Amino acid sequence: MELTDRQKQILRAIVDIYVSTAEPVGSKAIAALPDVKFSSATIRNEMAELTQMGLLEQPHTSAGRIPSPAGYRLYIDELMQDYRLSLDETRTLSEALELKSQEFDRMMSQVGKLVSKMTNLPAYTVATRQSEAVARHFDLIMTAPGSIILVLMLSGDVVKNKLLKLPVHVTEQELKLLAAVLNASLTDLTAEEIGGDLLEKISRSAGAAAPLVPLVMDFTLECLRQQHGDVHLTGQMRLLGQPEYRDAAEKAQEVFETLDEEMLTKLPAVLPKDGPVQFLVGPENVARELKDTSVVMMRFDIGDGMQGTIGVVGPTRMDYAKITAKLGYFAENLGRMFQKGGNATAQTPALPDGAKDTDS
Amino acid sequence: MELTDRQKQILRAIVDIYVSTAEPVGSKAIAALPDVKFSSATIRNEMAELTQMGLLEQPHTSAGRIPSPAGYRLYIDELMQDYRLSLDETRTLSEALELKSQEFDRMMSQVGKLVSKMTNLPAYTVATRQSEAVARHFDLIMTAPGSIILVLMLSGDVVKNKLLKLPVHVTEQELKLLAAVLNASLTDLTAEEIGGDLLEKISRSAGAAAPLVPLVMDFTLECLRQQHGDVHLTGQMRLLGQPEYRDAAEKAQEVFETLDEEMLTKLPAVLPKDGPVQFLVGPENVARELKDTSVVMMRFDIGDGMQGTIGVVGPTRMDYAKITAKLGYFAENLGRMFQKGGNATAQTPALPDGAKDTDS
DNA sequence: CTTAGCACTCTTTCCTTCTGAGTGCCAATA
DNA sequence: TATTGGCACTCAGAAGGAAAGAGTGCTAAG
Repeated sequence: MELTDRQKQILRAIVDIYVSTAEPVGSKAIAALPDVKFSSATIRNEMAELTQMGLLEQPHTSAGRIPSPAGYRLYIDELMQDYRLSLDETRTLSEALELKSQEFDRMMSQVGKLVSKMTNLPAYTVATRQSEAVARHFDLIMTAPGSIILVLMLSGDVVKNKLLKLPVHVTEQELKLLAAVLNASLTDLTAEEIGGDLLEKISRSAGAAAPLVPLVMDFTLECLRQQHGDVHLTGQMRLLGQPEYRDAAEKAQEVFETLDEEMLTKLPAVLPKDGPVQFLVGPENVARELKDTSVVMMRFDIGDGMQGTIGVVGPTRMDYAKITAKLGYFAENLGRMFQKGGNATAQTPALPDGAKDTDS
Repeated sequence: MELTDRQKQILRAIVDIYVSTAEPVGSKAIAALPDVKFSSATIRNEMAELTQMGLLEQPHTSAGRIPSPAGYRLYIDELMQDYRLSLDETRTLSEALELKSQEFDRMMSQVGKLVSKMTNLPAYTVATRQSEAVARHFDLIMTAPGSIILVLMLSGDVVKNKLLKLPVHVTEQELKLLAAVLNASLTDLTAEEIGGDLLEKISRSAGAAAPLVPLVMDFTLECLRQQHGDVHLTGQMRLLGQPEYRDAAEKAQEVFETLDEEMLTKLPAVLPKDGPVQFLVGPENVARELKDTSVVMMRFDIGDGMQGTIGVVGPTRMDYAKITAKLGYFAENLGRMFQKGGNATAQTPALPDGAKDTDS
């Protein structure tokens, strides 16, 4: 049951139109397209056929057609045309990408905001650890008597810190010693490799700073066990800009109750190992609450066992082509930034310049 | 034009009822209250009077009354009864406050989430710097050849870090030297006190690591100039749970377009120096878009020149008493945590146990 | 195989009517 | 004089239709 070229053309047209109007598409609307050479009656017949095949749906008898989830899937997999960013868009994007030099976490959060702004949809970012984490470096800094900051550097260039308040008094000298011991014995070990005997051993070598050791160990283990960085979800409210949520506040609320941080951290796992982009369309999604909601995710490489994911949440009717293009641009640039270096400022890559642009 | 006791009683009743029902309050509803000893006709007369004074409003001729912004203001300033958290609530709150030991920034974000969950409204947290920031400690850690992490500790126990990628090769030894130089000459200086000659001086002493110096300086200055930490705004969607926004997605969207991060960072500044809590009611707010929206903010002390703010965003009709109580509980505990120490785990303070509890 | 035409369906919109909550005012009452 | 019961009046919102319009499926002709 392969589709004929004409059927493909019609399906594509329906998705394209529906994506931008959010209204069911009638046969006349398609017949009116410049490169459609057949009549609305023919289109009606084909549409009946496509509906039969489960690629289209009819909200009610006398309405036009909308794509079914299967229809979207086919569109995404086979019919979608590469959306080319217009010159204007690339310019805006690369300006936006000139992230203020910042810490990693802040940058991820900023990227999320940018993506959300550019797509006018909710967006999120996560950093996921690919390989087992190990500690790379310990640092103990006294800020006031009894107040110590532990700075812990992990693989993946992740830096964590924690304020430790201490009942006993410790001198600067003793702190230095403890830091040295930690760096000597606790680095380059995975969480599993750190056993109980190590705690004792370190405590013995730590002298007066020994009471600090369990606190440090706890925090270290906690950090090592953390599989992913913070989830930065922003622009939730933009979902309300979409017609399907405009008067369905409840639905929008449900979406984010389901799509909480936990869920979002798990999503990157479904990304296929090879492809950098993944579409979760409607009911393919795990939860029923997300029936009309889709997620587009894209992965980029951070290096050193870490991997970033940017995602966009929107109605199932969303402009997959455009969003994929935009996400792709971000992912490419971010990947470049992390790989090649340069101090966290984006390059402007050569991109094919723009064609059609219908604003979402 | 002082209010009589009876007028006060009526105004208070109207606010109390309206807050929980979100419906205009009629004279009968008030007359039905157990401790109201006069008839609905009398109440009607008083209500007409209060309306005259601008404390009440009438959505339309044949509807009940709702408090005007001035009415809320008077309620908050004079009429509001202390809401006592019930035992159940304090238990839930103190369980919630057992924050996972974490870095400061994460904790602030977690607090925001908790507050939002407890109040069922959007909430935010910010840390604001009260005094001029200075650097306390520098640390340079090589993670790979050409890849260096700068860890910078500021006053207020704030830790920042940044990945520096370096074109030239630098040895561990040279990095140590540079760190020592930085710690000797760049600490305890405010942004203003760091001048151009310092850059040169440090570069000269830095030897082979000299190319790093401007990068470090830039980042340092950037951090020192930062007046506040990240804003953590969460639970925006909960605003939709409120009847006034239920079918007014647009309005909800506008609220957060206006109340963006920039705005939120500025809000704590309006907090009076003495009181720890501040109410922004409807039109008192800066922007017209926030007409029906109010913000309750509470400050808590972090120590070392830093100050935290937690805030809740909601409809002007919100349960100020209850929200103040809950925020107060958080603020108190957080203050305690930061002041006294203990490793970032909340104590359960003795609180008067509960009375009335109408769920919002 | 395609197309024009037409009857039919069903949503959406616009009116109209109706209901009920709540008011303001007046006259009676304590 | 302050309070109260009573009553006419107002107005938003619900409920019920009627009309409009978009789009379909089917049939018969090209």
